[in-house]
Amino acid sequence: MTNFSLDDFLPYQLAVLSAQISNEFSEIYSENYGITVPEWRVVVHLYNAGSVSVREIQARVGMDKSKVSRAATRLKKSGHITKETNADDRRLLKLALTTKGHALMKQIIPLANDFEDRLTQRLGTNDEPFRAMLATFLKANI
Amino acid sequence: MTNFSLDDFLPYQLAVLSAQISNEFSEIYSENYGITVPEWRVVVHLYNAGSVSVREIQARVGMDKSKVSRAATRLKKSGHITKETNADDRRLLKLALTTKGHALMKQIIPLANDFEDRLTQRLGTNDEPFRAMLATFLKANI
DNA sequence: ACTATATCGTTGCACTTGCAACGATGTCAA
DNA sequence: TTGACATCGTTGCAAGTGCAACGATATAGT
Repeated sequence: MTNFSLDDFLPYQLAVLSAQISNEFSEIYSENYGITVPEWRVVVHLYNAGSVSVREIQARVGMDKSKVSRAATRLKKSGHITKETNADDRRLLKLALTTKGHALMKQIIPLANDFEDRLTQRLGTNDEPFRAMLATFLKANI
Repeated sequence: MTNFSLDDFLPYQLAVLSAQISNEFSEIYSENYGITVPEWRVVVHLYNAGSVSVREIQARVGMDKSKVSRAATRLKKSGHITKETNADDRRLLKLALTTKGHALMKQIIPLANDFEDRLTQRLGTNDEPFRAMLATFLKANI
């Protein structure tokens, strides 16, 4: 078979859509708060999980550990997180939000929820099946 | 509102899923044929559209023109495409597949179709609504 | 205790990326 | 024709990326 339509190719569609939505949302926080996508992910996870290691974030939000490490370095420099070594296992770090980091989240999270709501609206009645499908795909780990 | 779950955040879900699927497929052709994702997109479009400009590809497959330009440079070096200047408008290029490029596509396209079929199988009965949703989202241009 | 092996976070490296600036070319109005 | 402006593809640059290698630390078997 030598016919092929890129437009109907699922990997392509997903890549385009994902980039589109991701860019749209990241503009909101990058322009207003000067953080990048990896930094956003780290900081969100710290907000939910408290004090965790680099490894934990890597596993949890699907980023290479070097990516996490560099995001953490930037976030420390900007005063949003702290880095301590874990006394129980001195190979591990303990990353945690500072007061400033926490305040940042209090500002961004409502924006994220708003954004999510707008997407839900756009999906309309198809919202639930669409998300269900996404979840299955993600859990199946392809 | 200060509650937030990254796992249920659509931009995040899409980014993870898209990266996962894209990597899985790109392994197939990068390992076997040594081309990258941008190169794959360029070459697919040339296969469908014949002789086109950089600008056309940029608009059509959603890549920055510098990305297209560099992909085209690599593809020319590897002998998969030719670059001529358009006589009617000498600002434009005419990119086109060589015989070698065409042969490459004849090999990869069946792999792409197989991959697509496997994804469809995974989606099962939800395939149609899922794709319909994707299409709406994409056409809405968010 | 000692050695081999594993894991953690960082860093060097080569490569890609987006963006802005550029030269070249085209368009259009005066 | 000339001059102002737009568009095309390329390139310089700073920043980000994945990957492999590294030192430091922990674990397990002997």
